Amino acid sequence: MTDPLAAQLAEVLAQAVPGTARLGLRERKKAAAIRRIQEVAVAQFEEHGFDAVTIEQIAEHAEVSPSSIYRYFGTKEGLILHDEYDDLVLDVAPRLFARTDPWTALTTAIRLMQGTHFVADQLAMRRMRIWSSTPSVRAAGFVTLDETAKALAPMMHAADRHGRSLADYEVVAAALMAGVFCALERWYDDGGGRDIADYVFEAVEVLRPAWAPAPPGLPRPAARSQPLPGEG
Amino acid sequence: MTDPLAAQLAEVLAQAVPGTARLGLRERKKAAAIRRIQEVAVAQFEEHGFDAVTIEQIAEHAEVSPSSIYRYFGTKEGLILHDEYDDLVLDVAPRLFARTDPWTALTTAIRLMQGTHFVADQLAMRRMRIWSSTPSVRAAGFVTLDETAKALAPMMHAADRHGRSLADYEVVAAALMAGVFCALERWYDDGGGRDIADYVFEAVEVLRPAWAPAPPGLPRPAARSQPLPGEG
DNA sequence: GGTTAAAGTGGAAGTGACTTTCAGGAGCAG
DNA sequence: CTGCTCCTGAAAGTCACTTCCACTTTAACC
Repeated sequence: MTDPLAAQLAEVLAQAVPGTARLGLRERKKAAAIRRIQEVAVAQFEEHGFDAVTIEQIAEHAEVSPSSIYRYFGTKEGLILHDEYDDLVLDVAPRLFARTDPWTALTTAIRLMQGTHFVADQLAMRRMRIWSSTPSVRAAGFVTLDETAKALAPMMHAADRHGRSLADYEVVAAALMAGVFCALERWYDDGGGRDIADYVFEAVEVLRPAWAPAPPGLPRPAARSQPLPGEG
Repeated sequence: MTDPLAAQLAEVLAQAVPGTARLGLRERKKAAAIRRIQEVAVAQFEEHGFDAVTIEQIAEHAEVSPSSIYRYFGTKEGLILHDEYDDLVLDVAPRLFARTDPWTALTTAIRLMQGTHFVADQLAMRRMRIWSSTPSVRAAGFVTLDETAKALAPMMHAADRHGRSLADYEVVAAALMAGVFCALERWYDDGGGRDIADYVFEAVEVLRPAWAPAPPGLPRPAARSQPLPGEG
């Protein structure tokens, strides 16, 4: 978090969503409605279970029409998967990958998310819990992971220094996203005690050999330097 | 395909499904209905598109009731994802992984599938095409890949010789399945000309360094020995 | 400040996947 | 042949999701 790029990006991330800059009344009301709906939905899902809650109930509690929910979120699963930071990350990621090697870019991104997004008791964490425990949300989530992998592959390929094909990076990106989700899931299974980013770091570390030799001068991530209990 | 284990397993695979051994009339009719329904469904999907075909239409063409389709396949996506070899593979896989190192087991399994299952113009190939091109089927397919990875991880961990944790193998297995699907997709995108198993071999090869060092004495897979056109 | 254009919201009607329940019929054992 | 079990088909119902239109609110322009 000490390098200038990370600091710059952290600044961008921090100011981006909460203030919603200066927008028209229309867009502010819309953004407020989206947040309100998602919060209501998560609360309802936590209380009664995903399948037992209907869109109509959520619409009623959030004081909007069912039509609006579908307009904003597309599907019921979208209520969990929608992330207000997504657009921002999609905007920032290419810059990150363009300036440093893929591995540093990835770990930097994870650390940034760790500071701003993956904060305990935040909505993101509650959503993640429902995500990994609800079959239909999992299914929809895999699609978004797949899309993310498809967006990631060309970025990694562009930053390639080993002469590998795009096809190779597609495999690597898909594997990476699968590993990341696997980490999130294990975080959930372990009860959410340890920091979620630790799990992600570990997963990325496992897959790194498939991808690039260990960069000699770079600082190693925190994950492997603090051995886990029960890990041989 | 020359080692005795592979030969033995190939034999098991070959005789397992087509004959359906000696079963009661009830079970044979059921199996026949399942095959008939799936064939009808695939044909209808190919002709009109997945979303444009209703379960009722399929039921009508296959001369069964819609109830039966849901009984057999669970969901509409199940009509594509259901595979009559699945139970068999689930039965054979543990034996395969128990006897050889994970990498040999995996490549052997792929070769066996290549000979019996992934044959052009066979139903499996047509299903794969619909699978990778239909969003809702893709979503459901990711869930089955995830389940497969979850079943694979303990097998690999049991055969582990590097002292790695189960958590590590969960990541590896998830990555592996993601890579395999990525390969299937690329096969589809490339028009299905080259052998599908080649793509799978390549993907597995990319991920192998994350998983185990190259075994010194083993024959290398066919994939890397025949370079691709347009690949640096 | 009033008028026009644009954008968004709510409501209603409809489709189809999926579930549950139940009655009747086909295979199986004695 | 007879009771028993298993399976299928039919029907009714729920709910996610779509489409379309009337209406309101916000923005832009004169």
